[in-house]
Amino acid sequence: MTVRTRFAPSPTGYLHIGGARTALFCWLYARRHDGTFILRIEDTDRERSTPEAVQAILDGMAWLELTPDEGPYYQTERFDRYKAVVNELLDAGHAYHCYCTKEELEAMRAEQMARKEKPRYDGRCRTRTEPRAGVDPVVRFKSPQDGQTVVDDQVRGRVTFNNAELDDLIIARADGTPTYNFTVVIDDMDMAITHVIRGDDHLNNTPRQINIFNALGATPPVYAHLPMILGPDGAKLSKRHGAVSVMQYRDDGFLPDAIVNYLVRLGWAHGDQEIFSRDELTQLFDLTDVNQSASAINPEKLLWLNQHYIKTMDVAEVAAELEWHLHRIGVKTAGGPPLSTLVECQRERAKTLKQMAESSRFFFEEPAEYDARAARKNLTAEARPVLEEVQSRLVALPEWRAGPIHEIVQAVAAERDLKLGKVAQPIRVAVSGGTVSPPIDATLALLGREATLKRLSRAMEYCVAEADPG
RNA sequence: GCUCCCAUCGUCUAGCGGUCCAGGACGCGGCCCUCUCAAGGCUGAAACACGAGUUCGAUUCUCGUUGGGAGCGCCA
Repeated sequence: MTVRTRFAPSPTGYLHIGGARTALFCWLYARRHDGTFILRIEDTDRERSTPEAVQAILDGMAWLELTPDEGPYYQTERFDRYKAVVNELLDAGHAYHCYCTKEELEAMRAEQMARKEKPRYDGRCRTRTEPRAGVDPVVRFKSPQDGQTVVDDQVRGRVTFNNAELDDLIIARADGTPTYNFTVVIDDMDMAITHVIRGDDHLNNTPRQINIFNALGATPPVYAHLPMILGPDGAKLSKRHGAVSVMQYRDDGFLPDAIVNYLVRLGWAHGDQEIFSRDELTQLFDLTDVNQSASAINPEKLLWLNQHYIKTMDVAEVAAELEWHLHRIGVKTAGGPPLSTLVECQRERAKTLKQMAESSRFFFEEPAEYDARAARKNLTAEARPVLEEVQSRLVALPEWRAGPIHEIVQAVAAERDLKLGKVAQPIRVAVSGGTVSPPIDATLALLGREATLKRLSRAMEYCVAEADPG
């Protein structure tokens, strides 16, 4: 039997980090077993589902390269099928019409709470034979009242529920539309899902779903419930700290491979290994290695992983990403240094592509002004003759390459009995506007002779102005 | 309130009765390297929630306590 997994989000918002992790595990499990990964959009709640949210989910999955093999299927396109099964259940006596009003149900719950009982429907309409005037009935599933239902969960182990805890859930609303716990079962059955991998929050729904499978004479799939992902502070994920769209991570300069690698290590481990390629993951991933406790997001570790991928990925690929980010912050890359060379210089000093783009801006645009502290410290009267000397030698340099440039900087320092920093830092501030850049020889080589000489001149003028203000 | 789940360094985790005075990673401290910032190398501090069992022996098994979380909708 071939493995079939599904990711079944409801399109009420963007794809957040928790959903992405669920999708990733479903995808990995399918890949690992040469199975099929299915995307199903659970949009039965027409009030809250939006086409924008569907698109956001599709975009997020595409960015992370979690491509479904089938789907997306939409539950709203399957209403006829659900209706037919509701009728089957009704005919077979596994479901019944319930004429209780919302007020009635509320009162029932309130009473039960007052008695410190678990609120649940008491089944009073099971025996009702006559319709009640003026009330559109819902359809309830006749849940077994005694015995136990066992969920043999792949990550949780055997979890046993007393059927007495389960009440008769509504499977079709008064307007005839089906509800979640019912549509999930029909879809998982029709789509021949073999493994349901989903968030922990569904564990309590599982026995109900199994009972519906049983009533339908179908075999339930294997279940695996994943632990929750918490915010960095250990509290539930919320918009304030991390329940952001995965697309936000792209905008912030993260690489999809870094996100995937980070996410897979939340709740899953393979010995001491931290870095996994996608190929490795599809070879190694297994449900038995998924752990059972919730885990908090650690932004520092994500940053570290992101930098790791920036440092080790193919230069051309990183360059393409960098270009996207440069354009995004308004930098025109035409006429600037080659992006791949730039990446080689910058990749060890950027945790995100966004940072890299920002710290690379000066290669494309002359800095509007110097960083005040950097200029005060480095563009001094003493620095002026040094810059002058460097410039005159650079003008005469036959080959504009890092090696010869390095020799000049070193020679000037040696001749004037200065530490290298006393020469390199003023140059750095002159060309970059600040105190941080790749090694000075590489920086100048990349920047080009024309821009370098121009910026050195400007800096020398600045030195004079500062030395003799007014 | 009821039902279910969870519990190793600050965080992510390894550990599947002796190999553990508990290993790795991020972060943090120190040292080295160094033209800046990084990267890199070396190194340090840092955890088995608590209490009973079971056992010759528990981080590992059982029960309880405490602490977290989820569910209990005509939401999904």
